[in-house]
Amino acid sequence: MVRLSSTLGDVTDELQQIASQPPRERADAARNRLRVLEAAARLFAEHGVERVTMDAVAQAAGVGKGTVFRRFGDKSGLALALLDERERELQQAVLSGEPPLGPGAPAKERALAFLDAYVSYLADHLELIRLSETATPGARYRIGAYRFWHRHLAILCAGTGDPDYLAHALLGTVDADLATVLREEGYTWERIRRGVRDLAERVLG
Amino acid sequence: MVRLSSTLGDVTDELQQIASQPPRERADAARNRLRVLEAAARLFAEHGVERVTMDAVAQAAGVGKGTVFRRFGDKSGLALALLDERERELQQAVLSGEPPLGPGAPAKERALAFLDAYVSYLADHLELIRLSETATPGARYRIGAYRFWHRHLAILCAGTGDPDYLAHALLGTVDADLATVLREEGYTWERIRRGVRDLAERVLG
DNA sequence: CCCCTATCCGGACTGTGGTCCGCTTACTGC
DNA sequence: GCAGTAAGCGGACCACAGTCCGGATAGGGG
Repeated sequence: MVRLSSTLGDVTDELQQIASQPPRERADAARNRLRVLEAAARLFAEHGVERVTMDAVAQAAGVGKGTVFRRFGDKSGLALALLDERERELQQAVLSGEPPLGPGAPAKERALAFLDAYVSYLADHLELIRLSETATPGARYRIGAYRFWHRHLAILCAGTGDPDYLAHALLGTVDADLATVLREEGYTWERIRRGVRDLAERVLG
Repeated sequence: MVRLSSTLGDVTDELQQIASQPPRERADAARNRLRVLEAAARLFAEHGVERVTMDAVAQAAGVGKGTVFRRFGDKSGLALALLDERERELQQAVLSGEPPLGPGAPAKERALAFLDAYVSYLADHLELIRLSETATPGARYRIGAYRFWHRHLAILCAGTGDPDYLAHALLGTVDADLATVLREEGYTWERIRRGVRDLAERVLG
């Protein structure tokens, strides 16, 4: 829809847009959001991510189930919200941290450093990451964070075959579901870390 | 439980064991199994795998829901049963077919041929394979077929870093969920095929 | 031909993720 | 303060995967 020269309307719209960028969260909403996150974190830590139902989270938070779903969309959204902070840290480190993770190092070094950092992230939050990626088929690839990592790697792979595909394939090595199985089979995190690095080195070699 | 020298009993047991190796399937059971497979194949083709419920399959087959689940375990089991034939074909080709897929060719060639054949398999049955792999978290890695492919690749990777890990990582490039997303993003099967091959060549190089 | 039982059937039932909508309440402008 | 209203609430409700068990039956033994 294109509107022409309705000056007053345009100005009002613009001001509204600038003034209320995030349309402001109501106090009760903010309180409930925190309650839910807190309850979810506690229950997940206590009983393991898989064995906690959304009803249980809602009840523990003292809110209705509808509130949890309205706020977080679905179970993977809740996991994502809990991961948000750590995820931002990693993204920040990649965007403007020290080399080799941040800008400044050669592309291959940066890619290896990123994958290494990601393995650590995975090791620290495996259950939550897995939940966020496997709640629904294809969830992993729709998450904003995945797109971010993918773009980052694709840029670092520039000049190597099909960078877009390669970035997907490299991210495949740090799939939470695969990592879970490897751990169950007795792999140490160090073995996984070496495997990822070794493969990435060959691919980017 | 150990039984000593109750000769009659032992002989009877042995005979029973030998005579009825597969304890024989009752006629009604066989009929219903075929009905269910037929109905599932039709509905899946007609409406797409995702949009067909197990109730619908049961109803279309004219049997109760319990029958479907008793026979196939769960939804991914049903998908697996439908894939069974094609899967066996590929396994047979790998075990005793012509080189480079079958025995006789150099390990690297065989691995590349296998991945190439698998991409074709994926292209032909993407929806079903995806269903069999994503019905439940970790499903992919528990399927007998995955173990088979994994062992095959691991053996072919012998002498290259961590063969067991590498085999998992290579299979990650032909993950049905990833392939689905790539297709949605506009990748042709040829592009995926080239990407898989290129990566595998670098890794096994 | 009939009986006996291991096998199988089927649909009512459960648990869980996710939706919906009438009611409530926090904020806004007066 | 107060009224109007949009944002938010919450629990009843739905869909679907998967379970269970009382009843039916195929098929072998007599």
